[in-house]
Amino acid sequence: MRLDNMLLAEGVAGPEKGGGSAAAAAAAAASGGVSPDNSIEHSDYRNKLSQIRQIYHAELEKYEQACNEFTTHVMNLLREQSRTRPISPKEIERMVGIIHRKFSSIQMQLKQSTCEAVMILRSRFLDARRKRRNFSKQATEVLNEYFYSHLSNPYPSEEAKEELAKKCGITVSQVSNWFGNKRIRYKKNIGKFQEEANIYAVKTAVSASQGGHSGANSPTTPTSAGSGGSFNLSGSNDMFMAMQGLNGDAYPPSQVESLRHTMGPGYNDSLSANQIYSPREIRANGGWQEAVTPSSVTSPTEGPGSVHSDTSN
DNA sequence: ATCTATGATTCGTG
DNA sequence: CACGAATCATAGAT
Repeated sequence: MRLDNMLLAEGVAGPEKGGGSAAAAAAAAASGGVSPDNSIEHSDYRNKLSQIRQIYHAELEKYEQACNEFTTHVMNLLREQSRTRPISPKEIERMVGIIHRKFSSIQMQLKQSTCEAVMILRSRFLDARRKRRNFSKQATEVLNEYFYSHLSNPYPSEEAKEELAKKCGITVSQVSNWFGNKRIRYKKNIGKFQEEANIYAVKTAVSASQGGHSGANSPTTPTSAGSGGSFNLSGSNDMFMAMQGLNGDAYPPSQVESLRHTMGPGYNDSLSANQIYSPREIRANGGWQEAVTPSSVTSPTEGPGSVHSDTSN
């Protein structure tokens, strides 16, 4: 009977269509704890679920039919026998009972295997590691924005994480994961993130200064177009970074002000930089990446990571 | 098919 | 328990 309930809850049993998916979603949310954002994944999930349901119902019907057929068959036999010997209604009843029990036990098996299938399906879906989805562009943008505008101390507080999570439509632990990954990967290969850093630095600078007019003269210098003007992306950036690495509170986004006008073509920023400052943001620290030797300084032309790379699989 | 990017997990540390 | 580091496993690009 547990199985029945379970199947019902999963939307496998019960009425054909309709509330099933809702029930499934509710069940998933309830048991999973982590509710994976509903959208593409869920539609896929529902797809498979309905497949299972279809099979289940087909089988169920088949069994029922078989059961009926068998019952009538036995009844006929009994009727025939009743000509030669007396057969009490009790006996008939008993026979029917036995048949039904047999078939219901078969049905039980069907239910069980269906349950299993659903469980497997669900675990596959809930195992985020298996079905990893990249965050949306917007989410990444928000996260990067925060990261680069707090480059000197990219450790969002719990509140900040919550806020970011809400903005990005992901969970807090996903935000934590993201920052963990970002920090270490940034540190490992600063050069690789230069462009990104510039872009986001510029963005935040712009949004920070949006109240005040910006310089009227902006020859629209695209960041990607080499010289640009203020500084280029290859050489001096590393310097810039080196400085940051060497002396912790070096260049927070403030310096970015100067390059505000290097803003490229339309990078419209939909969400203003509504930063949440963590209460324990210490800006006295010597930098979270203290021991980092900026690879670019030692060997500007060499491949940045040179020694080891992450991909050791 | 291989390579890279990236989100998640695991493990050790303080 | 949060973090860094290493690693796993998949998505997306080539």
